[in-house]
Amino acid sequence: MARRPTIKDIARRAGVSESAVSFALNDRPGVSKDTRARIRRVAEELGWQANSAARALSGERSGAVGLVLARPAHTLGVESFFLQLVSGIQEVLAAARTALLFQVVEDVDAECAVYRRWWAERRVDGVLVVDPRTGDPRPALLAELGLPAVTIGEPGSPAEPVSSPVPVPAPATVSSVRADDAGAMAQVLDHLHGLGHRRIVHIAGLPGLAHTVRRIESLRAEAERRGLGPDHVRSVVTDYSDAEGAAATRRVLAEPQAPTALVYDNDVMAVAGSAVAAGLGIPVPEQLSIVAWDDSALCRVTHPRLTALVRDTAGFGRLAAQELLSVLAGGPPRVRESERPRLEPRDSTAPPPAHTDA
Amino acid sequence: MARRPTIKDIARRAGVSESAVSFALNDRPGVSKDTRARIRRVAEELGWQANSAARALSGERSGAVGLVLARPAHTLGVESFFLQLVSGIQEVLAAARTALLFQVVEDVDAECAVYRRWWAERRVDGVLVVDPRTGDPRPALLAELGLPAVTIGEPGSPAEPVSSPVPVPAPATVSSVRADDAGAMAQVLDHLHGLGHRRIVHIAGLPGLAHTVRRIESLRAEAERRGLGPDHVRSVVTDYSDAEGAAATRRVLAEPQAPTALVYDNDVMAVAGSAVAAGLGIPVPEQLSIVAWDDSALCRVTHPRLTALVRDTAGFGRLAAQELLSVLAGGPPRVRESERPRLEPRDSTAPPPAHTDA
DNA sequence: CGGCTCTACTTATGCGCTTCAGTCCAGTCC
DNA sequence: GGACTGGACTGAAGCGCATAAGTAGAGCCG
Repeated sequence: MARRPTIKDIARRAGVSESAVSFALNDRPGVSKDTRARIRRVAEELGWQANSAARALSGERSGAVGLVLARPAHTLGVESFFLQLVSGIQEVLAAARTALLFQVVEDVDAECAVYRRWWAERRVDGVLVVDPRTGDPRPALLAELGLPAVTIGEPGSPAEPVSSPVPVPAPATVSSVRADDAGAMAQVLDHLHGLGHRRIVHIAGLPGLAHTVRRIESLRAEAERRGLGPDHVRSVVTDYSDAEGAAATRRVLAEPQAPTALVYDNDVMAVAGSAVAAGLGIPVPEQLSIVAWDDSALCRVTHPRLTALVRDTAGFGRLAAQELLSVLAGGPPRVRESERPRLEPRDSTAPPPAHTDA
Repeated sequence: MARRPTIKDIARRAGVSESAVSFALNDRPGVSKDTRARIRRVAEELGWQANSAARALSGERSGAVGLVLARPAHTLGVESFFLQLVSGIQEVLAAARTALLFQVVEDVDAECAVYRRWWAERRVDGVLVVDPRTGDPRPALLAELGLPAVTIGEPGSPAEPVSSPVPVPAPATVSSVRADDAGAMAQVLDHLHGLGHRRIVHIAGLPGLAHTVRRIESLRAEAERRGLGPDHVRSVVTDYSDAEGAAATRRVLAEPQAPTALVYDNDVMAVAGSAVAAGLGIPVPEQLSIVAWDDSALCRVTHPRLTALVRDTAGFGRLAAQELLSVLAGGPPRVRESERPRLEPRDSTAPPPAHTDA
């Protein structure tokens, strides 16, 4: 239970004033090269680390950023996306000696409350915002608070509901890193259409999330480019859970003109859907092709292994953290694009059965 | 970008001194009831929140606790245990207005470095330690630093390698919450033995983790109580990944006296194992029974649905957080027991094939 | 009524750091 | 050689809060 050394201790041992120590340790001018080196050495010997509270109090940054995850408890877990993302984020933050405050809450209102509190308590220098939504109140709040932020995923339209056919880009008050959902969807459709599929259903995630809307949009556009209307290609929304994924699968497979291919917005639903098909005696991929958006161990352990859209989720996190650090360093808000996802064909996709009409 | 109010602002508006405000807002004696109420009201109006840095600096707690997860990046994800745990932890911490610092690192050495840094920087008041290990250096380090801690899961033997047949309980320098691994294992064995299984293999997790050792021990003891020796019932260790789970499954199923039941230490391996069996044409549960330790959506989406050991993971997290808060409040270190897990029989367990010998 | 205690405050100090305003001294220039 | 400059450093103030020490006034007692 040793006492933590302070700059006063260093100053005494190095025979200089406290301010000289502060200058030396913060790479500020005002100390000679020799003195700086000596002070550094003493600090090293003493194992000194700046007291984060004192640093934060004297106007400096707090050296921490925040991340809040707004999800009802029962939908937590399973999905691998999140921990991978955080792991990437940490890699970058740790290198910059920045801590991550993490909080799980039930909904977006609670999330906003957390931002307010963090801001008032001066706990964080900035935040990473996940799961951008349509009509998202968070960017406006963060702008109002002046809390630097990076949204992970491109924000949807801000205040008003989407109405104009031309999507209005959100004002760039906050930075964001975006995934190329359109390009990814094009890849998926290339694959399935190339195999001969014409009736495709996209089992999407939560309709409130911006990327869900974007994927649905992209699917429609890509389908149209290939002459496929909403009677052939469409999306249905779910809450991302295995239960709703299974239910949606059961529903669309029971329709008279059942699809020959299903695209799931996450790995859990894809696995659940594949189990439903197995239960109904529909062989995959002979009668039904399945694509999972986001790869994970899950897609590889099921039988058959699922064709999946692989993205470098940790890399996405790294990019977001870098961008936040850049904003904290005074950089301008901007939109950065992550690497394009790659479709990994496995055993769950094949040409549709021959008798299917086009 | 409003300025954050300070107690000085409150003092001015309430017509009292700053210390009166401090007394009033911290439930300290020294202000009359009326004044206290007035100060409170003003603080409310101004939306005041204590600046966490200032509070931490003046000797008070920092109002944050830490949690570090030491896992190589590629084993992250999928498993639902962790996020559930954190979600439970948060519930309790949020109510106590305590923030959670979260960090992911590669190994235990890095984890120790994080503790040292957090301590030196005075960033956290205490920490939650996950994945207790055999020969764990962390409790000793935390005791040395005087950093209050709660281990999630009972710590294994501390410094020396396990050698004495009588397990020496770790010195209670830190609190811990424990899961009843022995009781759970007894339940699993009751179930399988009751169905008639005599050859059982436990596909365990990382051998370095204390609970892995404890589960292996319990299995052996429970088997012996039923007259089953190591030729009938045994454990093999893995790294928890789907890959090693699958490999271990393939290996034990290829043996001349193949087991009729497999118990997996997590859900991912159980699903992977179940896929291996399917691939080998071994019907589950007719030829092979499978039990997963820890339930999740995974166990319910596969076909057949997996019999699993259900625990209230979020509850476990809540308990740990409560215990940490109690230690921070000056409570004595102690060991608290979480609720006994419950075995949920599903479709993956059944009596072994008739021709099997006993 | 002087001295005591108790309540309800105020004043002052300090936590560890950053930073602004000086101080001191060597060097430079006309 | 006096005025000026700039580098190296010191002193002191202040961030927002907690708290020990001090004070003023009311109440009580012998």
